[in-house]
Amino acid sequence: MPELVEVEYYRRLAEKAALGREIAAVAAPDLWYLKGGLAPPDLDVLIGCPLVAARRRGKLLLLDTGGGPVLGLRFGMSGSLEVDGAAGVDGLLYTTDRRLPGYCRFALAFADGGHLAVRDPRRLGGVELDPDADRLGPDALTAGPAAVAAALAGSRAPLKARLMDQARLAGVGNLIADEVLWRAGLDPRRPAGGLSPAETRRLARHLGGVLQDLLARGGSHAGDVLAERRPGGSCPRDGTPLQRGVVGGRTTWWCPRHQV
DNA sequence: ATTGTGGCCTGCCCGC
DNA sequence: TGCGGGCAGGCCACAA
Repeated sequence: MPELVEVEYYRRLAEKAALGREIAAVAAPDLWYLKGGLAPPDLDVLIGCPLVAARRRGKLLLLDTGGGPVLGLRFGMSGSLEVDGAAGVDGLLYTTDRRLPGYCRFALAFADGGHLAVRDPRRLGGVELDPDADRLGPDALTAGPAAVAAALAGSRAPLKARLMDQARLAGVGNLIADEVLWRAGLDPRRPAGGLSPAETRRLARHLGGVLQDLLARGGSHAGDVLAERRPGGSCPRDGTPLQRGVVGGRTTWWCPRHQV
């Protein structure tokens, strides 16, 4: 599913293939997909505007237009971005590989004849104009130890829940959270504010390491622990059977031996 | 304010 | 063989 890593690939695709192109038409075949009170006629303001920048904050993709609003794209767990029919990511988890025309939830047609499209079988993503990106915390990819410490400070919520709180730290989803905590050797159920300074630094270091690794390896599905994230799976580090539970409302797998 | 829960949505997979 | 239920999770509304 798209977490920060996949959305970063989408951003790079848009940056490489869509910038400078003028929007000639907007297709919004799924009204459910329009968020923030957006209605199809509102999208007409995009027509005639070029795309001038592709930014990302957490899992939110922001496409700047010249003279028009910012186009905000969210991908839920099954959304993907395509430019001129080429997908930004292949092989998303928890969705289908089929690419039916009906999965197209939103599209820009460019004046040069090409197009940018959002495909989302499960319809959990959405499109917004001028989204309030400041509702999100600092981006996890560039968050240093101080930012991680600030995101956790004073909280009695489970560590994992706080890591995935997009208002505190933007971009970490369920799979990345499990991978980071596994590498850092931290129990996901621990109170977020209860980490020692050394543990917080370790967590921040592994957060950066995991994101860099996953970007290099091709996606959030490429974590070390992911292959064992299944019934009967065992810890890749010490062989202990992984424990499964629900933490922060999400299915969570962790090593009961070295994650303490 | 903080934290927890349930629902949205669809496709897949299991067991009957 | 078909069918129903459970599950996946990003995000939001709502409750305590």
